[in-house]
Amino acid sequence: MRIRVQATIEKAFREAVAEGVFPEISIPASHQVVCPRQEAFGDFASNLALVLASKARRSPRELAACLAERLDDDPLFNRVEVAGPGFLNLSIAPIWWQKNLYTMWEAGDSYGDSDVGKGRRVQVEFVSANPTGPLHVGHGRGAAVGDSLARLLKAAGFDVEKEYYINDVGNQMKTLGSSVYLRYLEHFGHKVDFPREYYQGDYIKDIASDIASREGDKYVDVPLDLCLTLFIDAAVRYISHSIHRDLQDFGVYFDSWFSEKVLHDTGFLVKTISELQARGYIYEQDGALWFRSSELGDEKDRVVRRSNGIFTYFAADIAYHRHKLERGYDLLVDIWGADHHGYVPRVKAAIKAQGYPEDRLRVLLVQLVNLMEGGRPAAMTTRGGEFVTLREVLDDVGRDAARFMFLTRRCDSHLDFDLDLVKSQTQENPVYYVQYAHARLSSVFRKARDKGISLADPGHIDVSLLNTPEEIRLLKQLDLFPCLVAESAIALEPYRISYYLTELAGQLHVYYNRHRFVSDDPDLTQARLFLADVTKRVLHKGLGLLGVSAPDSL
RNA sequence: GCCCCCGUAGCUCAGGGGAUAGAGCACAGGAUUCCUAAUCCUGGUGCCGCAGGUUCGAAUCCUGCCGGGGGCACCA
Repeated sequence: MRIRVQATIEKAFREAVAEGVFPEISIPASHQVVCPRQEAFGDFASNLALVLASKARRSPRELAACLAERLDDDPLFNRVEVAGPGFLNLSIAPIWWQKNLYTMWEAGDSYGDSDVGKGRRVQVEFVSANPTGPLHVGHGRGAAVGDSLARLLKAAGFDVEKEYYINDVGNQMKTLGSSVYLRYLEHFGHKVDFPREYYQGDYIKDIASDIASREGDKYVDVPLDLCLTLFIDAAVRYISHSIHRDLQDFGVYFDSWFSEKVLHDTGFLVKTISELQARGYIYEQDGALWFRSSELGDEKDRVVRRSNGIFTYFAADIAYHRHKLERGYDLLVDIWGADHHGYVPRVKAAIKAQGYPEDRLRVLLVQLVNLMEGGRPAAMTTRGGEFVTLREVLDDVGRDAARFMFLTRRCDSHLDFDLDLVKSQTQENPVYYVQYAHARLSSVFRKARDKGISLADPGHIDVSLLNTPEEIRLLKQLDLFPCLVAESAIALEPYRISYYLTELAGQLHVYYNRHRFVSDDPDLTQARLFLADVTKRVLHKGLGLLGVSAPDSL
């Protein structure tokens, strides 16, 4: 509707120019049609007169008055006013909102979908937690954001793939294997000195006793360097399995799992680095290989191969991103923890060095979750041993509440996740507010069916009966949905959906308390059930974009 | 020291050039013969961190400062 209003205003302006009423000036990009904060200002407000005033050398109010006169006759509007410094405030005639319901209904389950993505291929890479421990709450936030974003992009007409990058190479793997080995020795009664920098969590002991029960004590007398690989493999297998299970229970699925090890084993990493070297982006100094990232926007050059001959994690990342680029995506989205922000310029440098525009990659930094327990921050490091896992949160509050919670904030703001609050007051959680709205509407239809009433063919429904302020407000909110989905997708901001849904649910609750859907008036009942049907569908669709269920009863 | 994010109501946060800055929570009171009271209604709060600048207009953009968080390895 907003787009239609904007087009109508701009058409009126061009006509006025053609008739010589206004001097010949083009409409600036700063022309905006917005929904004003206050209802008294109408449904839409245009700043066209304000942004034209200086060029037209006329007062904004005078320009606005001229435009208002022309728009007044348009049947789309029932009120056009000049207000404040020169705003054009416009009220849509109710019939347009009401008739809109047919369009929404016809769109069915695809209402909200659009083709702004034009089928462009997008890859969203997220979670990508190292297989050295269970997923914690912070990973949960990344998982919720990434998965919801993928759903949004899909609805907006992008061709989306989700990928998980597994860092299964490097020192951390040695540390992991060694940690398990020591716990294995402990299992058989050996006294060991367990270093502080090793993985402290109890899951290490679980893996060790798992190996012990399967293989017995045959590795007790084998030196670590001879059996390290075995311990690493067992640990990675065990942990990966638990990560898969956690994500599955969280409702998050990936199209592909990409192993860093593959980049090393296939020689792709070496090939990538040597090609960069041939093109002058890599040089040798102090026995190490350096990437000239400082010439590509990073603050300094970065080591890709240490003087001991081992490639850095960053080298693998260069190769990984090249691999992604060569797979032909139009856009790469990486979702990282905000503690990796210093990494953005060097990865962008790697993108540029390989001849791609840097905006081919967009990095979403998800701020860490401040986990609160008993009014105190709770520790959350994998090595510290004391951390709250995603599993624990899932068991405590459930998938829906957890996902919604993670998506109620912009991802670059810190999120306080108060375990006590979430555990003890689950009914205060906003997710139930939205789900309840959906359940209430389901209940309305159950009740109607009990009375032998079913929704008639829309062609026989008189939508003009939907004329209370609450109904018009609902119709307006429903109208916003497709635009919101498209804009949130392009901005990569899934949290906007949760705000919208809370607002829509609120309007439904207000309406529900003031009016009855099912009444003695058959025509009115039909019209209201029609509204209920579309509202229910938008709630369902919106919750689906967040990966949250829409129950028929609570 | 340098870089990134944040600073808005008692708390958690929306709003990110536009008119009188909003919501939830918390607090107090009220609403159900009738579609689910996990709901609704009523009640009041703000130097929008500070100081400059940009302009018709700044919570919003720019600069500096203050405060909080995070990051600055030949670690991963």
